[in-house]
Amino acid sequence: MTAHPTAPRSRRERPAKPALTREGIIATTVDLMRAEGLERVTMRRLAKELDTGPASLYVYVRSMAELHAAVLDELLGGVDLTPAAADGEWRDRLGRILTSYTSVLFEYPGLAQSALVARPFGKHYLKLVEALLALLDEGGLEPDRAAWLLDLLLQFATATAAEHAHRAPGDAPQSESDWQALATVVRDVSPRTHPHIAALGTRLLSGSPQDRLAWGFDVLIAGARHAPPPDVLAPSPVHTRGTEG
Amino acid sequence: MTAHPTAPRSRRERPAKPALTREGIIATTVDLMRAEGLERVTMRRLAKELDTGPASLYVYVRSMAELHAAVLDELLGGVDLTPAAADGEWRDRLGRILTSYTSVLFEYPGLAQSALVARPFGKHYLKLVEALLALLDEGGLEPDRAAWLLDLLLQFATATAAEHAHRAPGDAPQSESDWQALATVVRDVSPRTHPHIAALGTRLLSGSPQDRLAWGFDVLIAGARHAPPPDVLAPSPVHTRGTEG
DNA sequence: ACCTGAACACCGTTCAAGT
DNA sequence: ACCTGAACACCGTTCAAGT
Repeated sequence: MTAHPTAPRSRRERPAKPALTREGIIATTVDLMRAEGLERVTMRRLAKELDTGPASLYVYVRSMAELHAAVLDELLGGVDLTPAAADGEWRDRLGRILTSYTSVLFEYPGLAQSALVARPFGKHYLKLVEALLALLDEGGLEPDRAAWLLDLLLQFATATAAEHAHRAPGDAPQSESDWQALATVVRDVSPRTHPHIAALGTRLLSGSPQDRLAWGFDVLIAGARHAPPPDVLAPSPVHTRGTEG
Repeated sequence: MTAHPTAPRSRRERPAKPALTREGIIATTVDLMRAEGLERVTMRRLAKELDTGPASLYVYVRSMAELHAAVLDELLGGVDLTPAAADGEWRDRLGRILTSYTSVLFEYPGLAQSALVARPFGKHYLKLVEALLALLDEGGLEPDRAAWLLDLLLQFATATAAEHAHRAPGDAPQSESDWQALATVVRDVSPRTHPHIAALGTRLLSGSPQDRLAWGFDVLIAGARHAPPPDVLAPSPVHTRGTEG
């Protein structure tokens, strides 16, 4: 692909190609993703864009999953954290940050899906967590509740964004008909076998994603205060994590 | 899986191969998944197992995603719904059903990941929803709150299960080291730049998945009662759904 | 020592062609 | 009419070999 004998050396005025470095790979992924969607950014496609073979990428990133995590953290730089230090009620400012986080993820639901499996924990993620914890602290929430609530809030926002991953290349043609199908099922359910579903009917499906999201944050924040405290908090809880015992 | 009693010319004593029908395809997917994991069940692999070509499957299933949804609903038949009609406190019985749902999904986190994007809404899913709504009704929760809480509970359980999708063929080798890396990051964070993270330290990571899950259910149920009501509930809310307006 | 061509071992889905 | 072989258009990752 390089160096045709007859070609002049400045072959094309393409947008400046980043050097083959970790940063360049991440930047190119972001560009390609914005232009064509996450699902078009494959290792091979990325390599082509960088005028090399796919193997070369593995010098700088461990895997596709690791690249996704790095890209997500990059995007998280776009989350508006200014409400953390602004005036006003803490609850309101918390909501504004969480909404900003969610709207960033909404642009790339596939990335949200990755984030669910492999939490990023990069630079920007850490700043986001710090801002959220500061607000929960300001709200007077017990530290242990805040620690667990943090995960609940971020997981809820991330999962909500991930739900919108339909990998559609251009539009979302099945999303609408999916929802129509759901509405039909809910409407046509027998009141004899499913009385509670029938009674609620399409109220089960009511509300915009935004309303659902806002209510979810309300529920989590109110619930963290009113639910019994996290009851299994050993003094050194690091090693109590799950399946090994 | 039933033995064909006639068996005219038994060509090979293989485990009984289901006929090429929708049910047979789903059953074979479940078998293959249990034996080798979801990630090994590809359309090609499935076709091979059924002694045909991959194209033939598309006569019975629309796509891989649709097949996943069908298989998940099949698995949801294994959720224990008996607590719905049992004695005892509604809250406790609700928790038991939700835990059963989650543990079914925990066995196949990849399926949970699919479920997040494409809700199944098959026969068994509908029965699960009915059981949960019955208990929320028994608990005296307002219908509108119950409708929205239902989604929150199922989404939380599903997302929690999906988090454990690491597609590991045999073991989970990176999961443990991932967590170690996380612990290191949290421990090594600067108290100057990230005071709240530093103050909480590994308490951020405390608790087993089970404890987190149980607390999450507590938070959602308590929160649904204490949060302000869903405020955007038009009388006929079906058409108020989001992006079109 | 650092990088990469080529290969390995696959994918989901479609459609023209067979029976 | 119903089914499917073969093709289309790709994948992520590894490693022996080049520079």
